[in-house]
Amino acid sequence: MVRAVIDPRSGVPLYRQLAALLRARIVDGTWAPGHPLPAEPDLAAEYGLGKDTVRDALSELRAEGLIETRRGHRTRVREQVEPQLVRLRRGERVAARMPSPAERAEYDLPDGVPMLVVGDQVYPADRYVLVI
Amino acid sequence: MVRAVIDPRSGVPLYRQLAALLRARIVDGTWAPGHPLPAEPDLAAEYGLGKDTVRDALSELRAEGLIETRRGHRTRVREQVEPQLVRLRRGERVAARMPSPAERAEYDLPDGVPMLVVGDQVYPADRYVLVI
DNA sequence: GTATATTTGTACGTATGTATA
DNA sequence: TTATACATACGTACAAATATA
Repeated sequence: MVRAVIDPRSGVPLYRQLAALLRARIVDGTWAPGHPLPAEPDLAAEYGLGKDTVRDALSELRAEGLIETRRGHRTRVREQVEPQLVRLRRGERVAARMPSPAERAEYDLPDGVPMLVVGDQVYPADRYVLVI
Repeated sequence: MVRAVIDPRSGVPLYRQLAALLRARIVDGTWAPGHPLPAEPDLAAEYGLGKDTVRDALSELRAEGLIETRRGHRTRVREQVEPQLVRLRRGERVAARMPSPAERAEYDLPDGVPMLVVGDQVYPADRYVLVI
């Protein structure tokens, strides 16, 4: 019996169904950080989907910060780095937002990485944690 | 003399050039929060671009948290809400990351809104600021 | 209240470019 | 050099949600 992992009649967009399948393998550890995902044409062939549908699924995972895609490279599960601690002082306020293009270039940030904002200072959230 | 705002020979992807044009109008206040952007077909016609190129540009601005798109509605500059203050306690650590699909559904979050993480607690960054 | 038009979303296709292996 | 992989950019068609006449 073939298990239909992607169901066109479910009402859920195909790219979201594919994203859910891939996300599950990342969050449950089947694909550890650094592990390569199947190439886009392979995913399209395996699930009988068009190229754009596969790319939409990967785009969603990239925006969630789960994967990293680079031209010429295989798509991989994003690696985690040991966060650097930054001590906060009394009265300071902490916000978070997505980086501007200038900040993304300055810190070489992939998609899906927010910035921690403390006053005038900004810290890429993939490498900093604030402590009181 | 016509000023060529989008230059196919510049080497910069067309969708990024369009995103930069639209972003400039948002960050300089020409288009205030809540202001509608031109409809996608209008942007395509105005700049002589294909539909996908326009959508790629809007997707980038959406991921930055600058705009909000909804089917059937006009795309608009994202509204800001007065942030609610949450007081931190000594020893607590603050991180930020993108929300999971479950968190996005729970808080009805648009694209481009990170989560502030304090221990087991999570706070949508578009409506919370942490204070020491 | 219904029908129509508008608007964004989904899904497919093709071709070519750029970076890397 | 050649092949592989992701990126950009064009096209089409239809679906779904909303706004308008």
